[in-house]
Amino acid sequence: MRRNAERRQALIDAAIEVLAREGARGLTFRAVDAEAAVPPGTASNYFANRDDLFTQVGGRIYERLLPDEATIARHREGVQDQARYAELMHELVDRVAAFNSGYLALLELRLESTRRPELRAVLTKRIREDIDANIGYHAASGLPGDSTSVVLLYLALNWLIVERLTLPDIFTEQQIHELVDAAVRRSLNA
Amino acid sequence: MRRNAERRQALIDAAIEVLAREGARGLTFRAVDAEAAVPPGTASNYFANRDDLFTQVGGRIYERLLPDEATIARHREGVQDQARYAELMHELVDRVAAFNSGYLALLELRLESTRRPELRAVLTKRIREDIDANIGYHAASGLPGDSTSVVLLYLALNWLIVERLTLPDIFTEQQIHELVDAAVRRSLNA
DNA sequence: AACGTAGTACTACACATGGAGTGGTGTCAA
DNA sequence: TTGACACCACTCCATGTGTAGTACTACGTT
Repeated sequence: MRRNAERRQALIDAAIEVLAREGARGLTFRAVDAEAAVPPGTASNYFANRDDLFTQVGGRIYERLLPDEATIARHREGVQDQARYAELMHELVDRVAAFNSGYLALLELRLESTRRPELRAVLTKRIREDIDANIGYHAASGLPGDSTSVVLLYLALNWLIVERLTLPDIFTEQQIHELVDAAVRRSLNA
Repeated sequence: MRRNAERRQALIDAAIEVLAREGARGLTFRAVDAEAAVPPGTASNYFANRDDLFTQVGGRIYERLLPDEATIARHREGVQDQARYAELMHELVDRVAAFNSGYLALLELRLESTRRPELRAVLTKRIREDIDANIGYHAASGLPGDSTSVVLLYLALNWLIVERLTLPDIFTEQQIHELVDAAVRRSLNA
């Protein structure tokens, strides 16, 4: 098992792209090698087996989907009103759109996790942390609404993103924008 | 190309199970043959190629996810109040749970549709019809709320189902029940 | 400065698997 | 008798795993 951390990360990032493009079953060592442009056999040296590969990708993907430190810091400044919250949600949706393959890969991982208990455990942990963080953020901001509001918003936005990524002709960009606004407004004004 | 309609349907239903269990890439003629317990090579005779198979599954899956005539008729009777609407949504969520593999297969199809334009067209058509039907149903019922309410509810419930199917430890059954109630209540009281 | 060593990159191969497509034979019913 | 379909067998091909072995590079030692 090789230890070169940069290379491992490059392989995992390549795996994310493969996942999004080829699906879970297409995530093979060879495909990862090809995507990362390293010689065939390299991935074999970095992951014990495919299960290990899935688990490591599951551990990393959330890091790449969450906003970076600077963005978080920026959002902690200024007034915390509903407009600001909506802005944050729009940014979330846009960020996902900009890292399209990351979100698709996460969906593939979710589906794959019905077959791989280890992967399911990793994803469950990450996602629960994310939801709790969102609830905490909302509570600290002093905005109206309760934790149910936050969860409902989480649900609606996630599917909105799925809809946009998988069947982009269902809603127009304009409709998506309005739906985000509506979701924030109605969730918080419960 | 064979024409036996019953056999074709049996093959498509088998394909749905394969999709849910093995993923999109695992949907092969041979796997369908095995699942339907017919001799190898049969699926080859019923579908021109894999693309055709995907498209036909996409056309059929929605028929199996929607409520049957009797259920629809039953729901058209009696008072159309918010409690009744919530009941309908609970039934939707339960129906999906009872046909687990169907919903998972639909998710696989959505992901696969990012690679198959024909499939995307079929799914887009079906889903748009479904959303429009939901909006129409709501409007006819005379319940409070507008079309945005219906769409937001659609979004939230869909992801709730995804969450339950893929990572069942995120929310308890109790929480899911409450979230359905909350989603209906808050959507309609906009 | 020469040497040795360890870790890693890279290459090659043996082995196995799985699936597509097709041609052909058997069977049944109109 | 004929046509459609179920069933079977076989060829060809593509892909992937796991591993053994070679080449390179950096670094520490004397």
